[in-house]
Amino acid sequence: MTDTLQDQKKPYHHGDLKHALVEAGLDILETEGLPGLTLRSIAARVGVSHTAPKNHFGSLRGLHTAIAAEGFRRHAVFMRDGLDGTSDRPTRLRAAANGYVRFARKHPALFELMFSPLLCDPSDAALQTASQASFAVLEDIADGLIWDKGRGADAGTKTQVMLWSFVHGYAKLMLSGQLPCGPDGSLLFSVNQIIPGFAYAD
Amino acid sequence: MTDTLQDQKKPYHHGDLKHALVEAGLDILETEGLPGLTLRSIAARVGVSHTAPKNHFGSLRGLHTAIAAEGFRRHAVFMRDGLDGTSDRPTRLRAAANGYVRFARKHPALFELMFSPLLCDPSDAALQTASQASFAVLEDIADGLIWDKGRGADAGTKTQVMLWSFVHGYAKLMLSGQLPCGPDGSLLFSVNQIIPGFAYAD
DNA sequence: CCCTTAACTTTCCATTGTAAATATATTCGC
DNA sequence: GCGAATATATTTACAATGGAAAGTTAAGGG
Repeated sequence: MTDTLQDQKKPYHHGDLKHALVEAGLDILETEGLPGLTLRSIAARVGVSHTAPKNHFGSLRGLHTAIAAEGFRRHAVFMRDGLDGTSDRPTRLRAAANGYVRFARKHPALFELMFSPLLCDPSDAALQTASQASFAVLEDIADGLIWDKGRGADAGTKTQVMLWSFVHGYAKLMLSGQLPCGPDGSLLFSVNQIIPGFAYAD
Repeated sequence: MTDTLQDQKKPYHHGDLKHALVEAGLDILETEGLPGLTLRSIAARVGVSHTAPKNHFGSLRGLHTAIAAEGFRRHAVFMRDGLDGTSDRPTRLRAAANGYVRFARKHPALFELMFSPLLCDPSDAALQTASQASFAVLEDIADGLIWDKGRGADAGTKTQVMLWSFVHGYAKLMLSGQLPCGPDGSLLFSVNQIIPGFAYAD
């Protein structure tokens, strides 16, 4: 509305600080990791005072939560990546699981933040939406998988829990360096080598 | 050696501060959780200055690491609990897996600390020993389990990774409240209900 | 045009972990 | 036993952090 004719627009005080702060936080996570993600460093990167974020996020926890929500959105993209154009279920399963782990390996600090209830607010609506959308990808993949002979009416949900738990645990243990490694330090088994143990009904 | 006849012994300055600090830390984790586990609060609980721990642990990180190591020892106890006197393998599997999850539920803050490379020092020898001893319980249980038709020479290790990942992921997702719950808030599936999907060869 | 409100800054403060210097008790050489 | 060396713990000081409070600037609405 108040757009002037000049391209060099500097809207109000900053523009949309809200978005810029989340971007800055994501950048910092990549370069300095979680310890570097302080209120002051995020604000400094954007060029505002360290109390500016309060107007938009309330507290550091609120900002953390917003960054984590964006993380879950990118997490879902990673999982969906490689799914397009493939209808073969085992292939889709491997692609999704691999995307889950690939994201954790590529963005370890962000992944850590996303699953830290102490840093984020699990009751935040936006975070829950993003988180559930991410898990929904795996949920879709798990449909039709066989686990525990598929007995019982809720066998499908049980299989989902099994698949989620495994992939998440694998990613977590990998990041904390507790999975068995070969002499060169590489992992003995990729998630892709273990996933085939799951079988589909058809 | 320098034991006097009186029972009211106050050895040197404190006694064994090292042990007392770890105990205090474990107590604080139970009552106040991870955020309450500060250098100053731990020291205050023991009744020493907040710089006293430095002599024994170097830094807060060192103290965190020692507390986590003790956590892994108790973790192993939880898993071994219920194993004694039972030779039935599926029963032993359920008992160990349930112990893993039961510990996480009963000591969530300690469990969180144990798997936080940012708070602990993963290269610490005592921590590694305790951690490996804990995982060795599951390793033993996993022996003979079938996964992925057992093909390949390292099928056993692959099964261990699968089992570890699943149990750990289940515990983690449970603590962050991301496992599916019923209307009353209780979990839909206990780890014991999922574990039977694993089968033994014999 | 003025008044209200949102966005942001400045200033201040309590809390935290750590370093340095100091004090005190234990241990060891003799 | 006795003094030096060492381990143990305290005091003091400091930089960094998140947050509260008050003030400043810009936008929007009557």
